[in-house]
Amino acid sequence: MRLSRYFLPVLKEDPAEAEIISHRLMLRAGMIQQLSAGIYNWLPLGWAVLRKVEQIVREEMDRSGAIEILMPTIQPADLWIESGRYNAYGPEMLRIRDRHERAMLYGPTNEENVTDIFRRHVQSYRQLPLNLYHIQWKFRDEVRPRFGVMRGREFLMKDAYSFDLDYEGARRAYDNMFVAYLRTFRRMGLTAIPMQAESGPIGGNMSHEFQILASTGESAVYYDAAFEDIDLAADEVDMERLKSLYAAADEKHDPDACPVPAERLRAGRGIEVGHIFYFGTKYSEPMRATVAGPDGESVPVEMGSYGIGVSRLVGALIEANHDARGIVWPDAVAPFRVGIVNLRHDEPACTRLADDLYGRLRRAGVDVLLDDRDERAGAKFATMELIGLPWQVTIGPRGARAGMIELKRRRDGDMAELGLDAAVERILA
RNA sequence: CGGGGCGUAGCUCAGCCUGGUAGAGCGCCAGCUUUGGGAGCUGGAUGCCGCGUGUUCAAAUCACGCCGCCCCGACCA
Repeated sequence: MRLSRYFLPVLKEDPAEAEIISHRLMLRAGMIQQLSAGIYNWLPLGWAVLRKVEQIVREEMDRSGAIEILMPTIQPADLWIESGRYNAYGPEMLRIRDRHERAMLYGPTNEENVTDIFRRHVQSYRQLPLNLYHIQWKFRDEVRPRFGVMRGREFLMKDAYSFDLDYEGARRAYDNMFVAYLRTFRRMGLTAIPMQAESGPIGGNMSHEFQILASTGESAVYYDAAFEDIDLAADEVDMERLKSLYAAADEKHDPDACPVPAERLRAGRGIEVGHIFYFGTKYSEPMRATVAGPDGESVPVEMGSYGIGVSRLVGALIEANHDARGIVWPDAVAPFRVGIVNLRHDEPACTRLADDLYGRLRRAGVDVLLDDRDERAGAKFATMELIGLPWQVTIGPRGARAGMIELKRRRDGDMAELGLDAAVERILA
């Protein structure tokens, strides 16, 4: 992409409305724009990141054996009356009426909807286990939306739903998601700490929330250092060990009673980005989602649900990856892998070199942003630092005559003066 | 939902107390100069001063009502 033809409305000053760092940086980097309280437009740069995050979530869900579907944002109230949640959910649910005065709602979650899909198509235990997920916009009418996309009213969520014949099966499904979540966050360069949690309005009696570590996180967490080097590559992850590792929120952590030896105890701050629940037959019973077991008897299915706040993750990623000059994207989610700054677009030697590198990287399948604007060096550097692409290439008259460019890593500022071949090679490595 | 605050140019904000022709910086447009860390000079465009009602000869400014947004607390992917 050529920046002169892109849509990247960066702001020089912090907007007054933004308090936390990720919100300020997302607004300044032209990623999002607020439309209403807790409701945002995703501009090209933000949308690019959101899609990368979404894709990683999707790939890890697929890898876990879950199957993607897409349920609508708008649901009929009937299903919620059937499950008993229509009245239970409260004012967080946006209730609407269609032209025929039928009660509808903008889905805050999809247990009812997916249970309805299940019961209409699955009758036998032989079709189990089953895990259906989708990635769809949700709406929860929060009393106080804040912190940009971290706590919006409209947000993109991945929600998966598992169906099993019995508790043992449900337990395996739960553990399977547990590992998938750790893999998902690690792929984004984040350390996630799973913590036992209250199950809240979703219901059920087994629940973990996943907090990713960031110095600006909203809650203090204490955890066993072993979380930082769990082997997630193995096909069979040791669940017993994993679930026995210590992790506790501030209010539950008792330094005197803590089972972790001091040298292995870590303290950090966390942001909740995922939550998994086992809730058994809470929905399958009232909604009569049953299957025939091996003995021919009809039993309600055992269910669980598993959420990841995809849009929240974009904010959380920035909270965990920024410095004084701007965002520092992890490679896996960066909107572009490389940013090329052509300092002198009116200097043929510079422009030739910039265009050459741009073309070669694109042909190699690399997302690259070329700053070909008629701006001064300072403005271009400031923009590049702000949007935080992993690799920055600077092309100026000093090196261009000798065919040399400067390649800099955003994360640590490591800089090298290289020829084109060497630069391409290093970026592709 | 309790408490606090803010709505004035695209952005950041001054002006309001004490009513009298709507301002600054940045940004934007044109020209000239400049060109390795958010340039300089000259000229220019840009506003239902959140909305409504009232008071007044006169309202961005005072009063009342409404709407929107932000922050702190209690709750959540």
